Amino acid sequence: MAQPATNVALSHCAHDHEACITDALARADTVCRQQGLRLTAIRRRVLELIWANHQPTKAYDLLAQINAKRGNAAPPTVYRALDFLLEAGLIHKIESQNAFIGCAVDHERNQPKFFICRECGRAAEIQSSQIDDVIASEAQEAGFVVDHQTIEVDGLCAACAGAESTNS
Amino acid sequence: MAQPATNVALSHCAHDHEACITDALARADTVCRQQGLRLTAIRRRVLELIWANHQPTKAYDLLAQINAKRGNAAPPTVYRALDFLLEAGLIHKIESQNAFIGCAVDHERNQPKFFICRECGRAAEIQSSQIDDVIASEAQEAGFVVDHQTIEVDGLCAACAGAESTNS
DNA sequence: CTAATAGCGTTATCATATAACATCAAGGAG
DNA sequence: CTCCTTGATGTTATATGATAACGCTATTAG
Repeated sequence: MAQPATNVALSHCAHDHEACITDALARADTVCRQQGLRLTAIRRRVLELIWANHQPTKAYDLLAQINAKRGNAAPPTVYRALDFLLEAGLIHKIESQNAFIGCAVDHERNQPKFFICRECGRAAEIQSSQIDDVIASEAQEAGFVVDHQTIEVDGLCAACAGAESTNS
Repeated sequence: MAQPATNVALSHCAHDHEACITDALARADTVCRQQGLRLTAIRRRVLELIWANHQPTKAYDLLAQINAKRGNAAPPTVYRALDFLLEAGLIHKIESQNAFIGCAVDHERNQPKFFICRECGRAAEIQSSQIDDVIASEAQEAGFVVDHQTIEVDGLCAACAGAESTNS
């Protein structure tokens, strides 16, 4: 299963998945150029695979996908690329799944947060700053200095919830 | 390091740590009795260790602590106890650390959420329902059916932030 | 008492992640 | 251009986190 998730993605909404990948890579190129970061071949390839999968993807799955065509990269190759991409803000880690997903969001003001569907497996990054605001005020009240947030909401996405109620 | 965290805890606030452990165990006894769950010796011991550590504690650290005195339990022993305690709502998993912490909170209305200090390592469970409310409204708007939340805010607790600004 | 079942011990293995060191490639100083 | 520094990658080994599978034991319902 080299590129298993394309179908999953398309089963949901028929967006132009190719464009969504190339857009993400183009954005990554821009970001890296602006910040003097080197988006090397491996890093670019890992980012591409993450976007192609269109779901939170595990490090060892990425490794397998990289090695599917040719070669036999070792875990550090992937983890180093992931570290770089995380650092650059081009991907996020889904802590509750030990998996990684592409980021298409500007985090000047918002911290990452996700709705994760247990049915289709997809993780939607939500942008609202309301949650951040509430957390900020709660933190302030407690004298806690916020550094980083992990917000992952599991459940059923609208599409899957609809499908389920149709079945029953 | 059999019981390393007691000092850490006391370095912060001189609460009656013994009482806090025995209270937690008493509560656990009650909860289990009420729900027909069996808080066996091992499960009780694991819960006790988690409270004694007073910080998010890793499964293999618990294993080492169990084996410190006598015996040589294997990983499944600890993981089964942890699964039971999670299921019973007596502990939570801190996903960003693969660690476990005791729960002293009623989750009828609130989902678990934590402020985690990067300096002293302690995780404070916060009870406010504001965050839940905001997430609920965001979810509703998106048609997302919430099942479970992972909310972990990393940073500096009031005590450690104070200490740091004093030093500089 | 006895049968059913939940809990536990034990072994092996899978899954996730990193340490450490060798090698290579890109770009600046001379 | 060549040397040299530095950041990136290759490679091997290993640490850390979690579970599968199977058999024995202990609890408890009947």
